[in-house]
Amino acid sequence: MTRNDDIRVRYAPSPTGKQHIGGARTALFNWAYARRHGGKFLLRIEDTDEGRSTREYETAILEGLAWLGLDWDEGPDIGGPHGPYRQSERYARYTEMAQLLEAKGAAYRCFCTTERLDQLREAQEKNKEKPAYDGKCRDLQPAERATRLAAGEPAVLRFKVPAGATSFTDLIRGEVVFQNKEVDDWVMVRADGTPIYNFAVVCDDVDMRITHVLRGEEHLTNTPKQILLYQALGLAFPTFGHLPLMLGTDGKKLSKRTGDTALQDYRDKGYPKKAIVNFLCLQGWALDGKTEVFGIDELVRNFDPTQVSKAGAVFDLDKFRWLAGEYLRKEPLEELFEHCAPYLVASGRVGREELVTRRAWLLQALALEKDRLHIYSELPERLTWAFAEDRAVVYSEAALINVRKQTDWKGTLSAYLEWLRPKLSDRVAKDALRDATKAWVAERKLKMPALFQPLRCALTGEAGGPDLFDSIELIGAERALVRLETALVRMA
RNA sequence: GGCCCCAUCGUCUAGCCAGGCCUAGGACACCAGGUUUUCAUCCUGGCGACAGGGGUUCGAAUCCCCUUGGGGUCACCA
Repeated sequence: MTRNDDIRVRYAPSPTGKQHIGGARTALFNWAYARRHGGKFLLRIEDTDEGRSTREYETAILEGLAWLGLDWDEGPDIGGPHGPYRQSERYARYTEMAQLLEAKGAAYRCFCTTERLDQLREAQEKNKEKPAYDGKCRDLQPAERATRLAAGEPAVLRFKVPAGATSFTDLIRGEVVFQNKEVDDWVMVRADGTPIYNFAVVCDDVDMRITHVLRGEEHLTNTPKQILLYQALGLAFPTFGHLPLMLGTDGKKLSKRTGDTALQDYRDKGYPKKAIVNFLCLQGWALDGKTEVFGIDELVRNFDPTQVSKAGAVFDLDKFRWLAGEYLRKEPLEELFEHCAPYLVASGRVGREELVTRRAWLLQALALEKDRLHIYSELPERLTWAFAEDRAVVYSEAALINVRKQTDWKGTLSAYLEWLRPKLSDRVAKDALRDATKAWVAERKLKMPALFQPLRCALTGEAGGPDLFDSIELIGAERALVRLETALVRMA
């Protein structure tokens, strides 16, 4: 592992909503980069949109990242040498920087009203011109500017984009060049004195000594604006790396239209966290091209931003579900039970106190279904048969079809029931019963399905499921007998 | 529409930067077998891609150009 104490990266979420799954990947990659090189990973809250930012979202975002297994060296909750780490607490600093830039002539006051700007944009769109600020206030005479300011006329601060071109070497994309004339004289500070994103970001990245900026590709066009600002300040800009977007099945930026977009959504659905981390790693990055299942430690040992894919990655729920199953099945039973328990309660099939009083039974049930689970929330549904009313087991169509395939299934089942009844009363052990049953079938020169299909349907109503003797053991001899007896008249 | 980015199986990707080892590898999904009392797991096999066209070169998935296609972005949001 190479060590570079100077590396400082950050993840800067905006607390205007739940943690986006794509942002979680950005955070993960930044974190891994810092950890791999012994650098620092920091968190900064970008809450300059006061109308939409809330402290609740901020707390939830931090909690979500921590849950994933990330930790940070500096942040709003723990502070650090370059704080505060909440933009809303850094306004004095932005004002200072704004004044500096204005004094340098790198920025200017603009008195244009929202109405004029709207009209301008409308006209430009009508004439099929690119919508951009026309520079009306760019060369205002100092005297006029001072007069209007003194009169209290509202004014924003715009960045004065110089002529020329701006280029940088993106860690992922290589050389990227923008002609400055394509860059608008963008607003840095609102009329009310609060900073705009592109301005605040640069101030903070400068103050926080950020060396590498790994962020989503949607920020690519912000980069020249930010670089120009560093240059106006006479500072070197950090290394940028723009991660490929995470796409929905429609090929567009992941949105609620095509699926869940929040980290919390997947957490709520019961995806194992290690599976989430692993899956996120696979979106745009590969360990070695062959290994699909690997942990966060492998990411840290191997993550290299220059190896990240350039093309967007479609979020493949099928693969995610498969990966979830891989991790779920690796969990020790007790641990898995803790993870599934909330869903059992939520389903209404198990009372909160039963989690304790019937723990042994529930654990046994979980053990039976474990192989069929992918995510925690699937357990209640999978256990429908075990919770069923014994006289009203619901027979699925698939199970019934399997039953009808067997000639004289009713005769077989009723004969088997008579044979079975005393053995259940005598509490014959599960394994012995299984062996004896197979012998019973063989003696009658029947195929196994001739008995097992009707038996399965009668006992569980389903076409698939755990071993039948394990199932009988779970629900108990008495309940099993009731199910078999009623099946003789109900199953058809 | 302007600008920017991108382009290998349906999907995630390896290979590309340092051309030959690529009759393009792995994984998910799908299909077919095997195992099983069934389902799931597991095992085996199959299907399936270098967007198109020009170059450069002895040789191109790999380098260059064009076309086409897709995406992102164009706020006193972040």
